[in-house]
Amino acid sequence: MATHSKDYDFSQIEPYWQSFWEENRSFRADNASAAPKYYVLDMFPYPSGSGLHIGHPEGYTATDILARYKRARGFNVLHPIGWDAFGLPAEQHAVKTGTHPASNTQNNIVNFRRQIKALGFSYDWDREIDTTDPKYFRWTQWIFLQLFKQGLAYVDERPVWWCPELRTVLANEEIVDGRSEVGGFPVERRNLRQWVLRITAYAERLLEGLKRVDWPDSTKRMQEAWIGRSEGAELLFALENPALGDLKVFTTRPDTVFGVTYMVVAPEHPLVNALTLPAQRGAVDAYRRQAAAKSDLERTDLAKDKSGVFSGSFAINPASGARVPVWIADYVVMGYGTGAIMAVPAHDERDYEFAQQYQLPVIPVIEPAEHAGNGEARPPLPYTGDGVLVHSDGYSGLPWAEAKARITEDLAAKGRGRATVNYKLRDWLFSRQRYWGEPFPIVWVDEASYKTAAALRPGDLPAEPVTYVQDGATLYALPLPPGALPLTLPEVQTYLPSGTGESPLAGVTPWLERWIHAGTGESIPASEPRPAGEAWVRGRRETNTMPQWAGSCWYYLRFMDPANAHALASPEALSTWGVPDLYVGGAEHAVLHLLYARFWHKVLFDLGVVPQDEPFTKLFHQGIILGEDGEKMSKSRGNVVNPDTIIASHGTDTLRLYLMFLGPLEAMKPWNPNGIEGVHRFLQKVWRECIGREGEIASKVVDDPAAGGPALRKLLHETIRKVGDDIEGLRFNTAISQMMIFVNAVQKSDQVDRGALRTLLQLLAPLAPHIAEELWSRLGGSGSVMLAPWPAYDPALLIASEQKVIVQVNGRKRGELILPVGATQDTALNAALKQTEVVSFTEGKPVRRVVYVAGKILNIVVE
RNA sequence: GCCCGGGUGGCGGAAUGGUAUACGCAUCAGACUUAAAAUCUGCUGGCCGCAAGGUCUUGAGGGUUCGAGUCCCUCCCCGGGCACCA
Repeated sequence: MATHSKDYDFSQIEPYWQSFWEENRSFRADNASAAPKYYVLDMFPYPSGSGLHIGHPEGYTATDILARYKRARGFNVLHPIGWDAFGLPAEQHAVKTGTHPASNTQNNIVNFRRQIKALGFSYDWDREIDTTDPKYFRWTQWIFLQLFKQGLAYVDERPVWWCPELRTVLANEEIVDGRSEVGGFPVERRNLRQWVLRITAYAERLLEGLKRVDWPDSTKRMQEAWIGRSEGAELLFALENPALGDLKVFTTRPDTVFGVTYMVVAPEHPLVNALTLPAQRGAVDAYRRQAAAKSDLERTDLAKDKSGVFSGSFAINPASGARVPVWIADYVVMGYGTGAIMAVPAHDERDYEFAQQYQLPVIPVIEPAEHAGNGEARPPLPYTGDGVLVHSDGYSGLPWAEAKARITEDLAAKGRGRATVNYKLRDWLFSRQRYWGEPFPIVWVDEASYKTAAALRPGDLPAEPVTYVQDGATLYALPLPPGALPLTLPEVQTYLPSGTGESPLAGVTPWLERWIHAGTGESIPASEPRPAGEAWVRGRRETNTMPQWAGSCWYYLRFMDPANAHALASPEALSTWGVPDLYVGGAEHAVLHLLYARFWHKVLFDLGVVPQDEPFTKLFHQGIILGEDGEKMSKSRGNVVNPDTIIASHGTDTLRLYLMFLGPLEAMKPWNPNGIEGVHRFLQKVWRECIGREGEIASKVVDDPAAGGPALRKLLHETIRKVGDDIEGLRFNTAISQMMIFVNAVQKSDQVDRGALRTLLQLLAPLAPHIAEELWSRLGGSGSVMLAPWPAYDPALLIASEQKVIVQVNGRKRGELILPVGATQDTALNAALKQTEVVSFTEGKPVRRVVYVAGKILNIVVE
C-alpha cells in the first residue's frame, strides 16, 4: 500500500492511486445495495477534437467531491459518465476528410476518456455510455416510437431556417442573431418537410413542474419566459365583406376593445389575399415580397421602424360596432396567437408607434383611477398602466381587471370570443438533413400498405396517421416495430448533404428503398424480388436524422442500467435510482436541453416507464472560467488553459483544489496561474506535516488526542463541521479556506495527534483524493480513506467557556471584552465601563441606551 | 426596451443585520544559505500622526436601525437572458 516517495511526488502518487481504484473497482454503483442512494450527474460532454476544456473539470470536480463525500456518508452513489457523441463537428470533419464520423468520434472519445481518468474522478466506468452506439440509440429510437404512437410526432412542410453553409435546417434555438449558433453562418427561410414534436401539448405541465424543482431562479425564469404563457381572449371581428367571414385575433387586453382603431394581420396570414382589394393589390404584393425577403434579424432587431400596408378591407368591432381598417404589417408574426391582432394604439406601444407612422386614430379607453372622470392630467399615451375604463359603453368606470373578465364573458355569450391561454413555446423541430444522427425508425408507404400494417399491429400506430403529400400521392408514416430496432446508419459514398434538403442517406438506394414486412419490420432492398406474403410492402425509409438533443434527452436513465437489452432500463433500476439528486452543468443549457429532457421525461412518466414526472430535482450551474486576461477563453485569443498541462506541472489534486478555490462554483471567474502555486503549497504543507525528510512519519506526529492543546482540538472540530456543511452547500472555496486555517495551526503546533491528521485527510479526500489516500495509508489508516466513515464533530467541543464581546459606543468599536458564556448585560456593561478606551468616549455623557447581544456585542449609546 | 445576476484591498475572494477585508496570491522586510531556490517569521486598505491613537472606507447618493457590505428607494457601471409574442 502507498508509494515510497519521500516528498510530495504527485506524478508517482496520482497514477498509483488511480490504478488502485481501477483495480478495486472502488466506485462501482450497486443496483442491489440496501444503502440509501445518491445519484449525482454531470452533463456528459460532446467529445470534441480539441479535447477537454478547463470548464469540464470545474463542474466535474464539484460533482466528484459530492460523490466521494456521500460515499463516506454511507450512501450508495451513482456517479456516471458517457459521451454525447452525435453532432455536427464530427460530421463536418467527415465531409472534409471523407472518413467515417464514427472513427473520428471514437478517437475523440479515447482522448476524452484518458483526460478524464487523469483527473481522478470517481466515475463508475462500467456504466460508460455512448449515444452513437446502436445499443444505446436503439432506445432513443424506441422513445421516438412512443412519441409517435402518442400522436406527439408529426410531419409538416414548414418554413424552417436553412443554413446553406451547413447544408441543414436549424431549430429556432440554434439561431443566434440571424446566424447559425455553430459556425455563425447566415441562415434563410425555406419550406421543407420536417418532423416536429408536439412539445406545446406539455406547455402547461412544463411550466407547472418548475414550481417543484430546486433550480437556480434565473434558470427557472428563463424557462418560464421561453414557455411564455399569457392569458387573454380570442375575439372574432366580423369582416365587412360577409363573404370573408371573421377575423380571429388574440389579445391579452380585451378590456381595451373599445379603443381598437385598426386591425393588423401578418403578411403570411391566410386571409391576406382575400382581404386585399384590387386597388391595393400591387402595394400588398410588393409588401409581402419585401417582408418575405427580410431575414429574421431585419424583421426584429434592426427594424425599429414599423412598416405596413392597408388591405382595403374593414372589420367590425364586436363590442362597439365600430368599423376599422385592416392593415397588413410584419410587426405581427404568424407563428404566435392567430397571426392577427386588434390594434389599440392608446394602450400598446407597438400599436401606438404604428398609428403615429400611418396617422391612424388613437382612442384612450383606460385612465389611472385617480384621474377618472377628470379631463385634466391625463397620462401620456401610450398608457399601459393600471386604471379604469372610459369611453367604453356599459363598462366605463370599471377597474381594468374586472372589465377584462366581463368583456370576455359578454363577447363569449354572443359567440364572439372566448378566454384562452397562449404560449410562446413552439413545437420542436426534430429533424436534421444530416448523416451523423439517429435514423428515424420510419418507412413511408402508401395507404394500402399502411392499412395492412395497421391490421397486423394496431398498437404501434397513432390514432391519426401521419402523412404527407408528395407529387400528388399521399404517403403514410409507418413505424418500425420496436423489435426491429436499432435501425443503423448505412455506409455512404459522401457525407455531404444533397443540398436539396435531403440528407446523404437519400443517396443510399439499397438502404432507402425496401421491401418491408409490415408485421415484423424485417426488410430487404427493393431491388430484390418481393418476398411472398401479403405482409410484404414497398417502402422508402425516412432520410432525416434526429438532432443531437435526442440522445441527451434520456441518458441519465440509461446510466441506471446501461447494458439492458430488453428495456431502456429495468423498472427495478428506475425505481432504485429514481432521478438524479444533483445535476451540474453549464447555464448555456438552461432552456434547450433542460426543457427537451423534461418534456421526454414527462411523456415517459405518462407511459408509466419512469415513476416521477420531473427528471432533475436539483440543478446547479458552474460558472464560466475566463482566461488570465479576464476574457472568454478562446484559441484565437491564446488564453486557453489545458488541463493536461496543469496535471503535468502540479498534479490533478492541485488542479482540482485550485478550480474549487477560485471562488464560488457558480461565479464567472478568471484563471490565475499564481493561485495554482498557492494551493499546491498548501498540499505540500499537508505532506510535510505528516511525512519527514526521509519519507518517515513526521516526528511531531504523536498518538495523543490532547496533542497541540484544546485550542487545536476545538479548531479541528470546527473544521469538521464547516467542511461538511460547505460541501453539502457546494461552497468548496470556503471549505478549503477552513482546512488551510487548520493546517496553519497544526504547523505552528509542536505536536499533533495522528488521529487529528487522519481526520483532516478524510476531510481533504473528496477534494484532493490522491494525496489523501497516500497520507492516510502512510499514517496507518486501514484500507482506502474513502471507506472510512465521515468524521463527526463533537458539539461540546465547539462551545467555548468564554466569549469575546465587542464594545461599541454609538455603534463604533471602542474595545473588546472576554466574558464567560451567559454573562448578563450588567456584567458586560460594568466591565466595559472599566476600560479606559471605552470610558474616554462615554465620560460625562448620559447613557441613553444599551444594546447587548450575548457573546457578540455591547453597544453603549450616549448623549 | 424588458427580466435576472453582480460591483468589497494591488489581485481572486470571505463575512446568520453585530470586530469589514477570513483564506490564498502579489509586494516588502527578516531568518536559514557561500549564494539562489524551497521553507519559516513578520508587515501590508486610504488619510493624519514620531507614537499612542484618530479618522475615512464595501460603485454613487439618500433612507430604515443602537448598529448596514448585508434591508428599502434613486442612479451609474459590468455580465447573462429575452426581444415587435399582441
